[in-house]
Amino acid sequence: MNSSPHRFQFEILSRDPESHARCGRLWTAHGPVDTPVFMPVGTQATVKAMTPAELQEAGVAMILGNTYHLHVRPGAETVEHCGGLHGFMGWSGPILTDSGGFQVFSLARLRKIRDEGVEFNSHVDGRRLFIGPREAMDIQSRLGADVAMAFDECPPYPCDYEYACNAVRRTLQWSAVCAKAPRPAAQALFGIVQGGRYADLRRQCAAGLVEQGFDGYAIGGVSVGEPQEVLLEAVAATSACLPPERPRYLMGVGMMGQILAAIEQGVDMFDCVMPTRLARHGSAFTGRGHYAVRNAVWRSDRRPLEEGCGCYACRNFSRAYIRHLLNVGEILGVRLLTIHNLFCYMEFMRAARAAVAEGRFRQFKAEFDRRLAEAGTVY
RNA sequence: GUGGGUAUAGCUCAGUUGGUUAGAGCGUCAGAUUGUGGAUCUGAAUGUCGCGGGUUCGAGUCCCGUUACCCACC
Repeated sequence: MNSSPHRFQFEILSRDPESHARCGRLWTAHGPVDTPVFMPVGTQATVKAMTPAELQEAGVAMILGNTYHLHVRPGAETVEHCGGLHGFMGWSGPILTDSGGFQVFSLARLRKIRDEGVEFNSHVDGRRLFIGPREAMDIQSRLGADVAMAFDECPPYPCDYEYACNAVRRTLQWSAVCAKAPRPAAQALFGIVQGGRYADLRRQCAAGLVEQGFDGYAIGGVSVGEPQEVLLEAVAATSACLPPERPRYLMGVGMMGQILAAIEQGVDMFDCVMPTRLARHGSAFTGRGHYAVRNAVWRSDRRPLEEGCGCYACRNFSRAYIRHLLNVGEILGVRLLTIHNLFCYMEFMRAARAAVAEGRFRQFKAEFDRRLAEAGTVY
């Protein structure tokens, strides 16, 4: 299978007999990645508060970078000059870069959508910028990501049928341009399925992208404020239309329960700000949800953040100490919490992969849902 | 000992010539957070207004006494 190690490949290792869940391996220019995988978000060429060594110790295999943010600051030329994203940030593992479509629609103001791309004002200093499919591919080539994403239009929620239909049309046009654009030989390219909550648009968009031919396919346009039910329906409707031999990537998701529901539908890749952002906001994840570390009940608690956890923070520090650091605004508090949350997510994914490989995924998911349902205040 | 000042939520303090159910910030508690703005938002709980008496239709507010603390003086 691994005849040409510098070329992106996806290999399916095992399938769950009772669902669409599967275990696989992505072969990238910077090494293999076991799936289902969770990729922490490193928007601005850093997973906030973490060194690459700390990411590795937490079990992180692959991370995200962001075209939009790195284009605004410091610029793709600078990153390219400093060794590409890998050299620039000192991370030698695989990197996936988001195309910037999402940020153009979530951050930029006064944007103007044309068929060639999107003109918008920088959220940092207001200057006029433009990103279209060619620009997105050029930036991602310079960044040197292992996996690049096609430029897409991410509509808001809710959005009516006509709006979603237009977003699909434009996404397909832009994806076609991306597919033909020059890029490094070792760089994979994924297309992004849009279509809002309309199953027929999802099917149509997926079919169009498959015809164009991509290394993998992403489910986009979710985690934009829709109810969980709508999210899961979109995942089910889209995943079923995607070629089983290619990796499926659910963008921006999410909570552990949502991840399991998506794995069940055959999704292989995930990313979300949840573990890192909630860490900075003072929440610790556990196998049954998350809790506020700053709460006064933990003032004198000598237990680790999560009993039985093997992360650096839990092996060395008490809940009371980390709470203290957070309360006085010390940087270390956020760092330790981020280390723990990432470790927690990585362990969760490891357990999910094992469950799929051993053919007991449904049971694993049922146990998780039950634990979550009965979670009280005891962690 | 004398004179002056202060006392209101866990903390720091507002509180109008006496007038509805005494407020704010912080803290506490709960929630939100999804292809990252270390951001932000929402909601809740908490009062013997130091204590005792008086004046008044009505006192956190005015008067008397008292206690604690602070400052100055002796």
